[in-house]
Amino acid sequence: MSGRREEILDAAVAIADEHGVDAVSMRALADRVGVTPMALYRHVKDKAALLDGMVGRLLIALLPTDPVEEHSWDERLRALAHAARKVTQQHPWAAHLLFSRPAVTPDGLRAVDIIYTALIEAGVPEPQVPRLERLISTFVIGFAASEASGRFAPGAGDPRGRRGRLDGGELPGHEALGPWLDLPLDLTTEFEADLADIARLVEAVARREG
Amino acid sequence: MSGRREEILDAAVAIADEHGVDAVSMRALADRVGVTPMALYRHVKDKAALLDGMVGRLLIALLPTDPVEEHSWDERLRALAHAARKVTQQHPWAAHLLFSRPAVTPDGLRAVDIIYTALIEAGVPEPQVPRLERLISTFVIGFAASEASGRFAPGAGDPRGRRGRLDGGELPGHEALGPWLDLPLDLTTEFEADLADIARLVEAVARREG
DNA sequence: TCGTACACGTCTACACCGTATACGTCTACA
DNA sequence: TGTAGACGTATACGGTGTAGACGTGTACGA
Repeated sequence: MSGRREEILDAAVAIADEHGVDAVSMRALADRVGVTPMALYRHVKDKAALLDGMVGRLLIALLPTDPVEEHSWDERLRALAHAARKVTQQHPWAAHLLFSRPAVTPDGLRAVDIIYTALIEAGVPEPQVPRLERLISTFVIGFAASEASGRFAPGAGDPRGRRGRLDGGELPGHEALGPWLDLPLDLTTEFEADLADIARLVEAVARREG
Repeated sequence: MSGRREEILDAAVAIADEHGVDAVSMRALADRVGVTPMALYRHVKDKAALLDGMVGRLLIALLPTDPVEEHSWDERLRALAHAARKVTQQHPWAAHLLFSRPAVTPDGLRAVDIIYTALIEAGVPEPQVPRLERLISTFVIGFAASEASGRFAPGAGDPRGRRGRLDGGELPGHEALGPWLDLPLDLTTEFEADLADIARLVEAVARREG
């Protein structure tokens, strides 16, 4: 009822945004809220629940603000996907938590429902809808998490460095692709292309027996 | 050179398998190896590097054992995907680490190369290959991580519970799907269906301008 | 008006964590 | 024989999450 819990969660989110999620300790959070560490336990079961709650606060941003009916199903899907990516860009620490904490909050459920209705409208046979929802959300969260945690980062996966280290015919694929691996990658347009491909995948499923 | 480091990493993996990754502390690991905690630092830079090394040990299992040439590109892709899922089923704690620790180890690179060559063979235009590699690996790792950390688990996302809690027209998608949401889900066949859809996606890209 | 719940916060304490620093010891090789 | 390096130990510091016992205010029914 009281907004005290939300106040605490938002303070925790602020700490994570400013100093990384590792800086969110019960002591640091208590300091920020102006209270003793143990006082936090009145509002949050334990540290794991605190992290859950923090993610929950972010899920609010996933939901569309304008009425849904005005857009086509693939526009709604794209909007949701971009909203998810935006959240993890603004709160990179949250990306991998999205995997462990399923969408059980009301806001999370509403996001899932957006995908369900979009897929139904696209003509996907109903038995296939839950599977495709999982496929799509898995990819979107995975992309966001990869981006946020540096799996795509040039520094980490730098192609130049990669091929330098080991290849003497050992990595024929890398060798064949040569220059294409050195291109700087624009993750926004890549994300767009991926979403377009997935939309086509949805249409193909709908066509198969729709 | 010495196998001491591998011995330590394997001990750490064993602890994680038995008691969860949180149980892998420098002290517990040292105990297991029969040594003082600080001795570990001769073989491992710090705890983060220890986790990296543990993941590295697991990546070995991703590579195919039998010669590659005998299988078609989509069979090779499927084999790799299944190997990845198997690893995270046997070592659930490792799933989300795959996102943060990019494939910079030799074994990781070889796995990426398998995808590259498969896509080239499928007829994907070369500029598109790296993008599709990321799309595929992102989905596969995402699926594995979701499964391993319970995002798909009935307990957490139980549809019955979900719909019970909030819907009064609030979740039209859930309502429309009704019974389909109550089906027990077989993640193995779902994974198969997903991979088949993605293979079709690859073929579509190859067809577009191949 | 009093009594009593109850929400909220504090204080103290414990067991555990990663790791910096300094010190031994054993082996190999010039 | 001396010396360098690999390997392990001992001690210590500052941090962590949280259990348990204890206060304090405010609201409400008798």
